[in-house]
Amino acid sequence: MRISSRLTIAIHMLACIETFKATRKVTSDFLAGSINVNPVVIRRLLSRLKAAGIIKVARGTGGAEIARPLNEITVLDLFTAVDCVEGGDLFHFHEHPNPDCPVGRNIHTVLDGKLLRVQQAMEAEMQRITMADIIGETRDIIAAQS
Amino acid sequence: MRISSRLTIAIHMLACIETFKATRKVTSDFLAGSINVNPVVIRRLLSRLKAAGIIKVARGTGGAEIARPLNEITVLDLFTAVDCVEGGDLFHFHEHPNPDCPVGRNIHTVLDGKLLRVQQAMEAEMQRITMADIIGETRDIIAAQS
DNA sequence: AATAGATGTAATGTCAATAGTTACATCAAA
DNA sequence: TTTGATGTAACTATTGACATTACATCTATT
Repeated sequence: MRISSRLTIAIHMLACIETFKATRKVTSDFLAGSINVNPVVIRRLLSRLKAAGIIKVARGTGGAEIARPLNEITVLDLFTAVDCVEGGDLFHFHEHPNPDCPVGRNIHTVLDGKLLRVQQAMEAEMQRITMADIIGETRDIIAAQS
Repeated sequence: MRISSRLTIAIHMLACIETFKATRKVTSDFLAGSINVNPVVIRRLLSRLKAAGIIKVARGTGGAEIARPLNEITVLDLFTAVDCVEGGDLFHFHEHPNPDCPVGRNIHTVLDGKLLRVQQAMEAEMQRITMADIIGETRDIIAAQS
């Protein structure tokens, strides 16, 4: 299974919030229009990002804004905030290896650490990418197009 | 979504095939018993591993054996052989960003390379783990228990 | 040959997660 | 008080993983 598109949607959301903050109020409907998904999907993600302290959402009056400096928001922060892998484990281990088999009895012990290192390698690379990088590049490309 | 347990099952299968090759014929039913999944699940994975040139399966008479030196079979080989992520892409990108929005129009360009680097970091770590490592450690643990 | 014990694979069912959608309670500024 | 938002529950559809049954096919052995 691929990692949920919640991650790329969340990145897109932050890029929009920052890009349009000076020109308009960035509502869930506006974000839904840019990303092309249902507004409720956006609101569910706004909730999670708010709970993680990444954004602030104005109840009633509406509009979202980013709560931290862009270079202090990494892709890993978003990945964990929107809960892309259940229980935080990237790999789904088969649940019931046979304890009566010498291999089945020990396979977890042998593999768990190795799989964790794989996940950590992925997360370390995610941590190197900040929203400042992404939004900076986006701004440059948009400027070159206009 | 987590990565399919097909990966850990495939690793377990190879560990069993190697561990028991001297003492018994390793059939899909025997593997299913150690892993505790349905034999058909095992046979489907045997098919894929065979297609990848990792194992040989004796039709009719039965039994599986490993086709390459253990230190030339990496976890990455198994990951790709059993097709753990659809289309080879680890991340599911939202499908239809709005081309009329400057962010939606460019989000793919900005993100694709970065997401690929994350995936490559994960795969590089997978490539460092060989079945020789895994089976060696398993053998040591089993020996210490008996 | 016939048999026994395997593999190969199609067909079907169940379950869980994702995502779409409708509906509505709630909130805050004008 | 109205308006335009957010917050969230409820329901549905779709998809992938995995279980299971069934059966065709293969090959060593008798």
